[in-house]
Amino acid sequence: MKEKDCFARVIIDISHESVDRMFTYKVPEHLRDVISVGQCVSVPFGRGNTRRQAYVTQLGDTTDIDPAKLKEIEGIEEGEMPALARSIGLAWWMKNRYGSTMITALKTVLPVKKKMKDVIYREVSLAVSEQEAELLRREAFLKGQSGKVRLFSALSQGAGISFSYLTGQLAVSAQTITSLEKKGILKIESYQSFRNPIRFREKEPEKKQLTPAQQEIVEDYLKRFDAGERTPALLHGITGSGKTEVYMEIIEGMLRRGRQVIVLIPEIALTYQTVRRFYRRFGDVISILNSRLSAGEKYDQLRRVEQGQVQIMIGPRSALFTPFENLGLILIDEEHETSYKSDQMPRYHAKEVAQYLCSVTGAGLFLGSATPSLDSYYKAKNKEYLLYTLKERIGEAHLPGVQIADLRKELAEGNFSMFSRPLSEAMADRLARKEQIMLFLNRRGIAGFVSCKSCGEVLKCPHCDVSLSDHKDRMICHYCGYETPKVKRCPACDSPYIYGFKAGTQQIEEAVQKMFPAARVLRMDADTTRKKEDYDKILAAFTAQEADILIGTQMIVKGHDFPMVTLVGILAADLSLFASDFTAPERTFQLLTQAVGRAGRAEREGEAIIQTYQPEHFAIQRAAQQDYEGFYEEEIADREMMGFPPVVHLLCVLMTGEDEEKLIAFAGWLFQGLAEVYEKPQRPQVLGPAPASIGKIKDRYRQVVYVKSPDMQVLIRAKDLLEMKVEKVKKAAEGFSLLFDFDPISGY
DNA sequence: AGCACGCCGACT
DNA sequence: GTCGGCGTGCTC
Repeated sequence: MKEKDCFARVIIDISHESVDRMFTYKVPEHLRDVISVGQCVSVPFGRGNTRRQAYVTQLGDTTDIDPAKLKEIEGIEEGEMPALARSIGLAWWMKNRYGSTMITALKTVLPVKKKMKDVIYREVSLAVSEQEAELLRREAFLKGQSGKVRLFSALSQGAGISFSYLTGQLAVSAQTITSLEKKGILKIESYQSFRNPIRFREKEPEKKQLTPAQQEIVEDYLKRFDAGERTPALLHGITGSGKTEVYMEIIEGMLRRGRQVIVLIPEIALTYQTVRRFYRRFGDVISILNSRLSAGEKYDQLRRVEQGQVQIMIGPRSALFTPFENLGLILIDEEHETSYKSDQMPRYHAKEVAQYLCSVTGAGLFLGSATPSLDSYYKAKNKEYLLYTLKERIGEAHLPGVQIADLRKELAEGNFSMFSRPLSEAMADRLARKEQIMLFLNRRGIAGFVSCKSCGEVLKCPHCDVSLSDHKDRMICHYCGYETPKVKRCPACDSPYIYGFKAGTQQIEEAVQKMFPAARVLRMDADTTRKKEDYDKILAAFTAQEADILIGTQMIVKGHDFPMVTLVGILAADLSLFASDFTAPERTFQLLTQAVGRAGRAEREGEAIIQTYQPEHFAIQRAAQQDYEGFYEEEIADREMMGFPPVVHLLCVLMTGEDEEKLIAFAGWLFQGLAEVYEKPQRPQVLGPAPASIGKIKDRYRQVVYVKSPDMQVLIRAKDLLEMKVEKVKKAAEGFSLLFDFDPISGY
């Protein structure tokens, strides 16, 4: 009798809407035992039956399609790691939630694709007694076989020696070793070894005594966890209040309960210092995942996870997709960071994906920040999240005193330098006292544009509607890469007074050197951190006090402890306020608070000086007072009044096309009647279409529409409706592209 | 996406 | 008369 039929539903690895659906294939007899959901397979596809890769999303013994039409799966892709079935569910959820194709959602969710060659560690040891080996050594010596002599001498200590050491350092030929093995004189043992990105010597467990406040949080959270409560928790702890200690204690609690933990941190904060701290506490059960790992290292980390060797995975948002069997907790540090939102399709937010994952795995979600995002704090206030607070710095450390330096006044009084007098005086003082200084340049939202000082003309990219930025002797467009030599005269009025607006870390470095020629200066920015180790090197050098002053952009404010830093100077604090989106005050406040918090992390008193042209702005005032609560109240009132997230939700739809008029017509048609689909009480507000703030990129015009509603579900449905509408008129929509972004964090 | 099928112009 | 242009349509 014939065996039961077996069918697989697969997603083909082609990122195109028209093939972004399930296809059914027959599973041949010989693959039935090895195939599994999440497995990557190869299938014949299309008229030409070209071989394509595909992912199995379902297996079953029935199908509603005529079996005669079905083709057979050709084979399993060797070495591909089958994903947990829940990853497929997660991909579906992401596809529907954020509007991407299934295959791109799958690819972000699935573990590293390519199998890398295993690294095999082989150890050679004697299979005979040491006396016999000694005889063999002498025999080899007499025969002039120097390789064997070195081999036996090395092995005479009795211990095993690695194969690669013998063939490498000792230059013994591999042949010699294998033939001796065949004769039964040597024995070779192979182990699979994993490329481990973490190499530390020390292993003494680091465990600090918690303060009563910290202890209380840990106990409360774990008690609630054991009682089955899964409300996400938000820990608001001021800079230096010891949030990491709380994290570690809770993580330890999870490990004791036999559950695994994912720790998300912003990529930029994933440094040697952070990892070492975790390693000291937890040892080999931690692993890291980041973009700097080689493909082989990544692959091996996931193998270690599979084999249960890893209990804690630390990494940026992509670490969410670690396929743990018994996930207990997802912890998101620096929860307010914008890097938790993906800037590629699908544009997911790690917090939302984490919440979904927690709901399917029964894990808990724990967020922490010194400056929580308005969104999280709003949820905490509305009892959607549990709120924990740490108000005191630990130990002897105190919050730094903060001074605001009014740059307008400085200018009026004839100070044209980059440094206000309070700042330069404080710098001189610290240098004399051999304490360290950090200078932070807020560069968010500016790119040194080139403008004419006579007529005000700003040079723009001919393909994109943005200003060109100044780069030595050339000007480049950051959106399309267009490059052109710098002009000598203004193309509009022929004035020679046309040049770039400069305010970079390099200029600051030069100014510092000029003012304090003896000071040792380190600079950290995109230029000085080209190579992957540069970042750690600079931080290590500064920690070791090999420099007096560290100059940098946002990179330097992310959670590093420098006990000898007693002065933080913030240059151009208000630059980020010029950004045109509604999150500008929030970003500015966060950046300033974090920067100020870098000072006085140990016993020594710290001081911070904020230089600004807008000293009265509430974001700057509140940051200077380190008053989160006050900032929150003011900002949330603004958001409420203006109707911005988190009070309402926004769906941004960006449409692009080559012909401006046709694009506008298309956009108008697409949104025609959208609001009316909904019943009155739910009806969303539709704003636009309007030209995007950058009206053209790479010769494609851009139009945006914002859909606003307090209910996220309304917006998700709007996205679905729009997708369906486009789908129906396929042909007419060709040439236009559509992008959805929920609660965007940057303007379009 | 990528490939086949199909219906119109300049070539041995 | 055929070779090949790429428009159109489908893929288990």
